[in-house]
Amino acid sequence: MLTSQRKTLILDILRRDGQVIAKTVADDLGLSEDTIRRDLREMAAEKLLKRVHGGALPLSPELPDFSARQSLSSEVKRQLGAYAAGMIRPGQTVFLDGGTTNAEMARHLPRDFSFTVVTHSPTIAGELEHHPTVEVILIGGRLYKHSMVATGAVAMAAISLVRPDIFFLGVTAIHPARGLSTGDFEEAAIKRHIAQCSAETYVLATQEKLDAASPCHILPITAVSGMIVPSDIEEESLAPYRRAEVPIFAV
Amino acid sequence: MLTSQRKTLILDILRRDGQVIAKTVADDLGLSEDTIRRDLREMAAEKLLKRVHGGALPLSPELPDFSARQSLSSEVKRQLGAYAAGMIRPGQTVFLDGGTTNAEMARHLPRDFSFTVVTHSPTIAGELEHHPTVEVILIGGRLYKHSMVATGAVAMAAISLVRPDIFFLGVTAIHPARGLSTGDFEEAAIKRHIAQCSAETYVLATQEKLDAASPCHILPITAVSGMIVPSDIEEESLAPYRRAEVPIFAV
DNA sequence: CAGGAATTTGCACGAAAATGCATTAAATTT
DNA sequence: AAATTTAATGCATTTTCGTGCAAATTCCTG
Repeated sequence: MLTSQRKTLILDILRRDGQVIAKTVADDLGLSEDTIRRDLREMAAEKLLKRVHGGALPLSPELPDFSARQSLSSEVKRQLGAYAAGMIRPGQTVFLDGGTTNAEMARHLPRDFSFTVVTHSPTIAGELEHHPTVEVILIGGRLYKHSMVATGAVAMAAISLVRPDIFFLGVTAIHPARGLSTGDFEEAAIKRHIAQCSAETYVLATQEKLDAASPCHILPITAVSGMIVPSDIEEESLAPYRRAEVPIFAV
Repeated sequence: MLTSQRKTLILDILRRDGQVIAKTVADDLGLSEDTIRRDLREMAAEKLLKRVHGGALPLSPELPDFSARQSLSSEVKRQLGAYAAGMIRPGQTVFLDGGTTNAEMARHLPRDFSFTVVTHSPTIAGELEHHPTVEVILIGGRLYKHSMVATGAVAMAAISLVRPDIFFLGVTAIHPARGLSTGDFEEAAIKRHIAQCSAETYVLATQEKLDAASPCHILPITAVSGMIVPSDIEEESLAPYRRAEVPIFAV
């Protein structure tokens, strides 16, 4: 990646998120923080951004946009997404489910090596338009507009043709006994099928999804290779999952 | 390989990838980096590209990048899109190609009756997320990120399964003798295939696309059921198309 | 056709740029 | 106030750049 491209990317992130965290960018790009800090310093000298401790901010803080985005994707989801993105290894094929948490993950995918993303969500695919190294495989089918994912027989058949290394599953509810569930029957079937095609399945869950159940069962809790949850969840809530021997990654 | 050919190739790479790495090109062509660097230096002097450490970038940093183009989608495109959207009848199945003009069309689809949209563009699909009545069929495949459409054998096969009433074709160039063309070979093949599966094909064209030709041929001009063009184009420019007996809708 | 001029290409070498590491300083948190 | 995080500076290493130069090729001219 060329230096000037990196600086452009930093400006893009600044416009998109309303902030730049030096450490985050360095991790995403696989470069040292020194390099990013140097970039920020130079760009601050060029009056392209405002250098602050920890990163940088836009010169003229666009308050409405920033606050709007922050409410859309909470800081918690961003952290979960960034952590999950860090689990990807060069050359792997990962399946990204739809949903806001996975969209956040798509924004933090590593940019310093090549891998393949399979998704049945046009929204996720759209997030990856400017990603420099990822190859995107789009699963087609009848679009279920409520959650914006392709469904139906065509989608099932297309999914059967891939063998992802990791499936990042999005759900609406997780329960120790009742497993993973979601609101739509068709969607549940698709998710189950993706999990069956994938070597590993990880589920990202924010606090409010834990110990809840939705109408349509996807998989038992023991079917996942791991749960990625916020670190501020009390150990007590996690105990039932630990008893089920589900590896838990507290971020 | 002649020097001028090499320079043309460098410009091609620049258009295709949005960047040129001196070392990569030198390796690919089996030449020394010095030679490529010299080329880049000279082309920068001719204002054909922007020289940066490590290679070169397009002059206007965000060249015809898709999302950028989308933001400056002109009033003309909006009108073309709205008119084309008005051609849809209840119950029909229409295929929407990718591209900015069709994205504009997606924003103006009728909302007072039901119909089906088929598309291989996740961007178009995303536009339809909140549309109340449309049914969306997403065509999957390997995502060609430059223009954000699904391509490849999987996409071809999926397209074969639908029989759209109308295909709204997006192109980069239209020429009376050289027909419809676009910049990418794979894309051209996909577009051709969609047209062959569809009962009718309409092409939306702004002024600057007329009487131009791009590298990859899609279809002869006689293969379209109609052209939708801005009304302020002089009759003179349209004459060759009228002679080819292509119905013209001036909006 | 001969011979000189111009162009092209690769190589060498010093300069500049980019990057990471270590160390010290500053800021922030606890 | 101590501990942790983040910055800045200097330094070393690697990569890339530009220039001069020579060999090879092509072009031009008489």
